[in-house]
Amino acid sequence: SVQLEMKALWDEFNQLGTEMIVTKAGRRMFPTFQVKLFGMDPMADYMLLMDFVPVDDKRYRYQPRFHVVYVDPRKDSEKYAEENFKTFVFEETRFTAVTAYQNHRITQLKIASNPFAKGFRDCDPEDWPRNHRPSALPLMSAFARSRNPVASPTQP
Amino acid sequence: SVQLEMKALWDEFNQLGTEMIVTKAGRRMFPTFQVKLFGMDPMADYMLLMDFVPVDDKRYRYQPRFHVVYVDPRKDSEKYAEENFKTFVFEETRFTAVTAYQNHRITQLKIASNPFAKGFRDCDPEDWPRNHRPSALPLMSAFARSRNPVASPTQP
DNA sequence: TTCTTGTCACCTAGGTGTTAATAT
DNA sequence: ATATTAACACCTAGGTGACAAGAA
Repeated sequence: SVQLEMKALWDEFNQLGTEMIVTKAGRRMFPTFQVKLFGMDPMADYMLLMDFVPVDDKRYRYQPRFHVVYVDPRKDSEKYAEENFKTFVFEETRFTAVTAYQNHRITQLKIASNPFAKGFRDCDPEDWPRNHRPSALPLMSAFARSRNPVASPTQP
Repeated sequence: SVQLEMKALWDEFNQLGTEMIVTKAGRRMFPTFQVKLFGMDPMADYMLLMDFVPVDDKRYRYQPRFHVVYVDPRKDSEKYAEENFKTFVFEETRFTAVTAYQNHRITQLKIASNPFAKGFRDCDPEDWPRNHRPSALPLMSAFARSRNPVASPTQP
């Protein structure tokens, strides 16, 4: 099973209609798509893949997907291709690709929650986070820094 | 075969007796140990390892080593362990581990050649590099940025 | 109009030697 | 004495949205 990190933040963006800036040179997503995996075989090899599929027939509305492929050691592994992978879709991570923000509330939420946009905040440092759990952002930073994140138990 | 990157800079440090600062939290080396590999089998798997061995019976004088291990697909690969790896030692990369620099000329060469120490340079920007090939440092930066450096022919 | 691009000030994040304080 | 540590100013490197200019 796979658990989405920063789900509360993704939910908050998704309620407003998440937008992601796209540029010619490429640009990071925010929030970042990060997950924890559970129930892996410590002795097995896996391949982790991501892709983006259209949400509907409108343009520029990509749904991220996450794929876990078990590397089957058997010689006739091609036969089991269909059962050796699992796809996970978190609908709260869907977004519209834009070259400039369309919804001002999205802009404000990005500024409020992305540390790199701190320069555009106008509230007192103490005021923030308002509707966020205080530990959310430090946790995210720690997660981004750690190369081997420690899996903690999923909360029900 | 393996070719040491920034060999000219390593040589310059080695002539003075290279020193590397060690700290409790860990600290980067400078120059950085970077190599290009030649003659690999594109279809094979390899494991790349580094270790540090004492240069002599004096303390704190580590010689870096670089190991290339061919991942033998045969089931009895243990039998061929001795012939499936190659060790490369570049003597110009040996150094003394210190908690504070002992040789002031080493300090000055670090300041002159490490971009992160630019704040301690006292010469005109135009004066530098003095005894360095002009292209050396930009090349190093580009090398550090590139995740798949393009192998260029070894010059004799 | 509408969409896209490039530049900018303002940040985060972290790699330098210096220096003064503290161990040993 | 000598060796080590911690705080610091000064950098590199690069991720933000704002804004003005340009393209479609």
